[in-house]
Amino acid sequence: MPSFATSPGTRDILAPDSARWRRFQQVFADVVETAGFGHIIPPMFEDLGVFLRVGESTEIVTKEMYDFEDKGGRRVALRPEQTASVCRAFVEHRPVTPWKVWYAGPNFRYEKPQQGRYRQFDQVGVEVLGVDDPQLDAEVIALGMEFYRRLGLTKVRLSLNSLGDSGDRDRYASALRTHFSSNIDALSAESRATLERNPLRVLDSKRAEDAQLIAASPRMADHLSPAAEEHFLQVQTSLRAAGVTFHVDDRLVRGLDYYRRTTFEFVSESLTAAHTAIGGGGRYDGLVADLGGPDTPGIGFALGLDRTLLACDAEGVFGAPQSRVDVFVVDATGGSEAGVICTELRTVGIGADRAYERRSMKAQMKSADRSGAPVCIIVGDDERNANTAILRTMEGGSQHIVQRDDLVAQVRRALGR
RNA sequence: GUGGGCGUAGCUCAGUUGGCUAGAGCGCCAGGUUGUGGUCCUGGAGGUCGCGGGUUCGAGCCCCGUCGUCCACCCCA
Repeated sequence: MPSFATSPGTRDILAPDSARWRRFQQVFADVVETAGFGHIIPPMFEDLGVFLRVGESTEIVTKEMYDFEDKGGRRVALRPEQTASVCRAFVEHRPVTPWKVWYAGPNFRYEKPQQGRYRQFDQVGVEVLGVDDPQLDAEVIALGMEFYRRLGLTKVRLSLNSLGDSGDRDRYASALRTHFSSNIDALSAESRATLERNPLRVLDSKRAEDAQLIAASPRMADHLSPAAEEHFLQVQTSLRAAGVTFHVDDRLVRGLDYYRRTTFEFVSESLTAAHTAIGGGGRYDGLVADLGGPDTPGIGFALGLDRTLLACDAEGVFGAPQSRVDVFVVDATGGSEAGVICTELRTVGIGADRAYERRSMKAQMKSADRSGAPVCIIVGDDERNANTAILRTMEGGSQHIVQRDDLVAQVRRALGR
């Protein structure tokens, strides 16, 4: 029994999965940097106040924050998401707008772990600050869809909605409160609790007993100001122009309090578990101001790495790449030859590995086989004395003797380089 | 935070109504093959049966607690 294991909701990502993660982030970086986004690496913990702006009605803030007092008496928290950090960075550095950034990294929420939900979970995302153009909304959304396409995912649906500006949102919230309150008996106990915190989120209830009341509830579309409605329509127009298919879901309410106007969610149709939302985002026009900056519009999205990979598994795409060395060196003379040869090969960029502890040739050959190297080099006393080496092609098992001086060149040839 | 399933070898799992020294497959190590992997054969190492208590002549099995894990709810990515 090991004395220690990972804490609940955390885990080690081992090879080859770790290589898959790395590639995932690399593909994302390629997509968004091509679109002019710069990389930002915010700290993993910040002043607690930064994250309180995410929303006092959300459990992310009220119950799930990893917050603590540091040795200097500062109240800090591990970031539960990165949008607030990006906005704080914007206020701190005042970059020229539009400020387009992307990020990748872990976030922390104290939740009960389950499928696709961890206490430390990775997201990739983008944020754009300082632009109020609906064409940008469409471009950001299209970027997300393009990323999924690059992964090979085909069954990702885009849900779109507008929550209106903050006045609209507040009026809609009170209309919902009135609606649900006057039919409180028909509402599930859980949804009654949700109603207290945030009426919008009642629309998210998946409980069957709530379905009827939700269907009869007021529509967001009826509460949009003319300006917000115009913005929403232009977003849709731009999306169509970009060839992005979507469907308007006016029951789509996002979890965080700061969302205004455009909201969207990427839903995998290949996932059957509860967590079909593999990414989401929207506008958060008041957030920068909330953090003490100038009135600045913002929009962005975050994609869950685990869930997206789950969707990849379900669609059978973007598998874990197998990593292997090019050459495995078998040394029957004691091991020092293997050391020299490996160094020679690695110096010129050829991946090489070897065995240790003077293991038998048979054991070394097994290791060579396991390493996946297409080529192996064998050196015994005879070869060493004759200044030669054996070059063996693992698949098929043909081999021939080469001059020691010519070894690297011969390996290159065998590898087809 | 609520509810349910499951914790036996590195991994996947058997283990009967409680009853010999707790098993299999895969993996690992060694030998068969005194210089050669993948197939095959033989052997070996590896377990405080998650942990703590209880019931019993006797507990992997039953009871209580606890921790972990998985799933669902909640919440959300």
